[in-house]
Amino acid sequence: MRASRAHIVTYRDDPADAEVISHKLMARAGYIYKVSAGLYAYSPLMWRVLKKVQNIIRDELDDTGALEVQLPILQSDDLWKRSGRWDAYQASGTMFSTTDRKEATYGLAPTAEEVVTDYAASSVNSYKQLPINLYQIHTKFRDEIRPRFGLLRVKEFLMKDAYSFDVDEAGLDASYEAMRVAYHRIFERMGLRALGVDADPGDIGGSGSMEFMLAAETGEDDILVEPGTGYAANVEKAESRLSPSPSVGEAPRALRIEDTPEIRTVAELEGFFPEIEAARMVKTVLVKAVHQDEEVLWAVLIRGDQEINEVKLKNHVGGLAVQMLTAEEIAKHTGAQQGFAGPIGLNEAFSIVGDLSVKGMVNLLCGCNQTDKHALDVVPGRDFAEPAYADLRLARPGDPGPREGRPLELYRGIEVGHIFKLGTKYSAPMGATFIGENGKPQPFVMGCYGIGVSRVAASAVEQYADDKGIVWPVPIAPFEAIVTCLNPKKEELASTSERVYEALKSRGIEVMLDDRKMGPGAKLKDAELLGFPYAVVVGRSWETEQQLEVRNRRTGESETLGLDEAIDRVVAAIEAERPGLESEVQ
RNA sequence: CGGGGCGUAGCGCAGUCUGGUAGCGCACCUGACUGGGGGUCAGGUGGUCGCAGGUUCAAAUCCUGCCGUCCCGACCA
Repeated sequence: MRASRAHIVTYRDDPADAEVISHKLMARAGYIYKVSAGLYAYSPLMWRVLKKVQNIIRDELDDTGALEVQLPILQSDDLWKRSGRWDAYQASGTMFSTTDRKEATYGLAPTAEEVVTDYAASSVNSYKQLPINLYQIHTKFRDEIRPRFGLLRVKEFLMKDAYSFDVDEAGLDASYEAMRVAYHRIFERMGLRALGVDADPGDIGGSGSMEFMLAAETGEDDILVEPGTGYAANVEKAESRLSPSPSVGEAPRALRIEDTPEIRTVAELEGFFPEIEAARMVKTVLVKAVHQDEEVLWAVLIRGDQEINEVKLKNHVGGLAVQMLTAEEIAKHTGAQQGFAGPIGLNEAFSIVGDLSVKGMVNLLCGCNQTDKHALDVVPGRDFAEPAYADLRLARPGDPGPREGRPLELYRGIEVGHIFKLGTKYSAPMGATFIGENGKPQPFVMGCYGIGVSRVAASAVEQYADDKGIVWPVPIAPFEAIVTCLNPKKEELASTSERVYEALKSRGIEVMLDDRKMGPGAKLKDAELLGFPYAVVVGRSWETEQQLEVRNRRTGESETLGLDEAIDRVVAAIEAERPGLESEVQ
């Protein structure tokens, strides 16, 4: 490919709306063009990158026996109502929907569990056809609250989604494990550093899931890692050990109610009662679980020095969404102002759940639903009915880890893949069954497995870019090398560039020839901005001493070599890096 | 959904406060020179100033509404 014909358009300035490095560089280098918020056009070079990402995914999935299909994006609402997911996705607003001329309603697929389950139900009749894993690489749609960060969070994106169908849990475990291994191979082959972490399945549902994260400063997910133990989890899911409250095991004292004028928060209470530390207090958080046709009130008890994990809470109380009560609602339901709620004398409309951090506490301080008063030396089970307990606590960096108690470390990551054990969450309600060995119909035991193709490309930029521009790993670079002719007007340089270019092509290298009639500085800047892993520079050193310069974009190193040696060097380096960088990275 | 910023040429911006002929840099086109870090000179193309209404002799500029876009907020008992 000649650069003069490759539709290369680069800019000197960052776009005004870009925040993160991948967005700035991909826009400056002309890889992406924003059509409107959260919607991008991919340039020819960008599409080459995306095809390479796709092909690595295809290759590895095909190796596991998975089968590629193509499913409709436009999906009728009644299919989604059969799984029960229509209401959840409409409630959270994440699904685009539209109607046809007959007023029938359709959604634009954010994922395809319903469609693929429907297909499997009709085409798989016998256990003898199982297991099967169907995947596609296709456009997905999500009505993001705030599209941002270039390709990292958009309304329309490329995603690989795979769905496994097994006869039983053991089969699912095997399918899931095969995908887990394939995912690690996929990211390794792309030359990316990915970490598998325990995760919450979110709206997709199911019994277990693992996210694949690319470490990057701009990641939107917090990951907690217990060093040396192999424990890594999304903060939404992470667990930690907790030292017991100092009150555990004390002899109960008599309940008393004290005036605490205008003292509402734990911090204020610590100031007001200097002898009582936060670990002796209990916060009462009032929320409502929003269900389709009702709202359920919950009071959540947690130790004063701890915080609630909203994802764990939502999983516990159920419903489409969990919302904090407003000050008005608190006053209405508890009879007291905000800041004084507590389990004592609480309106019976509230269901009460306690975090495990509260279990065993005695002589604790909490609210008692009277404005400007708090209760002290409260004993659960004596002063209010002992609630059910659950793990609702947010694990924090520095907390002792769950495996060996080593302090948890915080990392930021970009979620590029997610695998789920769905079980029969979709197949059972949708009536998707096969005839088992016993001759009776039974629901598929399913798993699903996603990779954000366009997000992977942007994440790769995040992970490797430097102040000069993009640095593509060889396996997903749009071209593996560029031959830069610094002065195409000079016949000697032009013809030498052609020779190098043709030689590299014939050796199987994907190479671009920069034959553009621009100044040498601009060409060198462009090559760096665009991120080609290797550059062969043909310029003055060739004229004076028949030497070419070979540059490594990632290390910045350059070597001056004769023509044949330069070609051999580039070919050898690229062939060494094609399988991915993992041997060098970790 | 709430709060705030911004919409002027393909991109980045000034001009708006204080109304009076639409500007700068980059990019692009033509030519010449230049050719190892976005080079120089000369000439040129390109804008219903987001949209709609209003005030005025006169609106990019003032007023009203709408739209778009970006940022912040949605851990607190």
